[in-house]
Amino acid sequence: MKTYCKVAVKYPGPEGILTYECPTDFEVKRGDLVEVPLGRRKAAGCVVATGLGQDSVKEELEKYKLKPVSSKENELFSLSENELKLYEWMSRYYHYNLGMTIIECMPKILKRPRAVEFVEGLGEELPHELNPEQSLSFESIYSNVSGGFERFYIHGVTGSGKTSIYLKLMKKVLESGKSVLFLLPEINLTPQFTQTFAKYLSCKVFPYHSGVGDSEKNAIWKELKENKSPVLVMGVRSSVFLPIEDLGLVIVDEEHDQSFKQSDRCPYNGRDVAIKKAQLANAPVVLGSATPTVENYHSYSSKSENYFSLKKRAAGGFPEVELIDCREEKRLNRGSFKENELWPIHSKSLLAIKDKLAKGEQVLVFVNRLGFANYLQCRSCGFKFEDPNTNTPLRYFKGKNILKSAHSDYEIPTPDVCPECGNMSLLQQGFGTEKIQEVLQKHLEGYNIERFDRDEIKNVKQLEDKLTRFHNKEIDVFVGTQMLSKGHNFEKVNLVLVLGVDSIMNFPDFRAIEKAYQLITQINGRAGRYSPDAKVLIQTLTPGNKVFDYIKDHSFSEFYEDELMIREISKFPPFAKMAAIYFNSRFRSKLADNVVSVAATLKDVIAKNHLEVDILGPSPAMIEKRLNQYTWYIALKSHDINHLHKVLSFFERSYNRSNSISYKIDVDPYQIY
DNA sequence: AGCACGCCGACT
DNA sequence: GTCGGCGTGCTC
Repeated sequence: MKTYCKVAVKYPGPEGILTYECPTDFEVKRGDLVEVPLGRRKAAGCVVATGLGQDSVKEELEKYKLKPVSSKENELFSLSENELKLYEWMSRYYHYNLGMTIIECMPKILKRPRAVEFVEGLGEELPHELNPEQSLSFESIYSNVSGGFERFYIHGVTGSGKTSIYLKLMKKVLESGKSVLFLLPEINLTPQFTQTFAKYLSCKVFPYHSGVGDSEKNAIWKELKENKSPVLVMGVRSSVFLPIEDLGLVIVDEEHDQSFKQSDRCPYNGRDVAIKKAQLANAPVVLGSATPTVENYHSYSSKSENYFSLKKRAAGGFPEVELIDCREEKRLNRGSFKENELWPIHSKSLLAIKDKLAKGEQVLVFVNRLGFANYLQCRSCGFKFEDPNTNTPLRYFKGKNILKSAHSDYEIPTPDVCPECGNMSLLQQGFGTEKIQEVLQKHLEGYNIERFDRDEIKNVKQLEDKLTRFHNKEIDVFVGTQMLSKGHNFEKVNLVLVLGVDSIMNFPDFRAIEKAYQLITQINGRAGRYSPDAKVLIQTLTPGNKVFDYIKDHSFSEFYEDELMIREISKFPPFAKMAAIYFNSRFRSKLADNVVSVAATLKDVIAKNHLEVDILGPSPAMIEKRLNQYTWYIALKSHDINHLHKVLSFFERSYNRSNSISYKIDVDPYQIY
């Protein structure tokens, strides 16, 4: 008597689950990774149901000639019930085919494992007692730590010592014989954390990030499966897919960070998957940040017994925030062809920098962009240099003397004349780190000004080198991008200058103000932990914006209440769930027609059955064309998540897949392109 | 997504 | 004549 099984296969059907005959010469069970024949090739898959009788696969038997499963991977790599359930949840939630979700998200299994890199914890005594604020959070979470799934939030200002709480929690959980998963947004931050944690915890610590090779991942997997003592896995978003047995605690640090969201392939948010993982493992989860997402602030702060706010720095005070109104200088410069040679630095900013440097202190300058100028424009005919692939402006890099696209790898040497009219005079518009470095270098003779951005720092080693040189005072001023705002502590810095926040706040995105708030607050956190007269200077054309007041007064709950009010009125998250459907095609008009008709169908269905859902678009993506592919999108928004999912499911069922148009669904988009 | 089939233009 | 471009169709 033949039996049948269901296999989630790596192929892009909307369901992605196909029926196969159970093999005769080996057993398959739910969770096994297998290879199955699919058309004329073999495809990877995962068994999701087995032992089915003929009657339960009648339809499939009539329609297809069911083939048997070909082979099975080493049983060591089979998915546990909880792992499989996590993928099944992701597949439903993100509307992404189960087989693809599993095969794309699971660590790659290479045949030959390599020795595992882990750090053996030293298990030293924790250095100091927690202060009363920290203690309260710790005790409250700890008293619930063995009570199964529960969600906690530590909203602690930068420098409030969240890490000490994490550390003590982890220590206790590990001592009770359970393992811990610690997620953090970026690889940059792992070395420091790994060192600190390994010093005080007495277990194996596994760092896990993109720098870990596939064969090492294989070994880590094995180690986790075979090793029976508790471990700490600390890693980036993809570490939620590691098979950690006996999980007793999940921590997501810097919860607000956009790096938790994967944009390519299955667009999941590692933070939210981690919460689901904790729920399936029946373990508590702790989120932490100095600048929570508005969504999580809303959902956690209303449940006060699980929300802890640390308002004091463990040591030192806060820097004073001062706005520099640039409207006056802007007026003065207008109409004059000769640009102010200090532009875009305000004279007050320069004075402040000089003052600090004279005292032997160091200074940070934050700029939101790379390069020397955002684009070049012909002074005579107005021609702008663009990337032919994406029609976006090319950024000017003076040092390399090139024009480079931010959205493709297109780059050209900087031309001397305008290709349209032959005029020799090309105007530089906007500024980036390179420009700021040059202007400062001109005005700060004898001081060393270096950049701290993706252009200068391409790997962990370069990062560490730069930081070491800064800490050794070989560098006086750091001009950097977002990289500067993340996690590092600069002891001798008592002045931070922030440029370009206006363009972040003016970005057409409902999260623009939230992003600006998070960025400035994080930057503030880099300075003044060790001095009473630390300052943050913000150059802006809109000093009246309320977000600055909230930052100045450290009144974070007021910021969130205000922002929440706006979100409620305009029906954006957390008062609505969002999803975007992106459509891609090489043929623009075909794409537009198709998307317009899809939108009409969806509008119809919404009008009939799902009035709770709003539809936005269709419209071309912000970068409509890239690499000969056009993108249009439809966005959906609803206060009722079930209706949103129903509309998405309807779309998946009813959409006529045409060969020249592909689509991709993004649930909880961070940014709609 | 792969992979094969099949139909057109442009090469030795 | 055949190589290779990519449009089309199918996969338990």
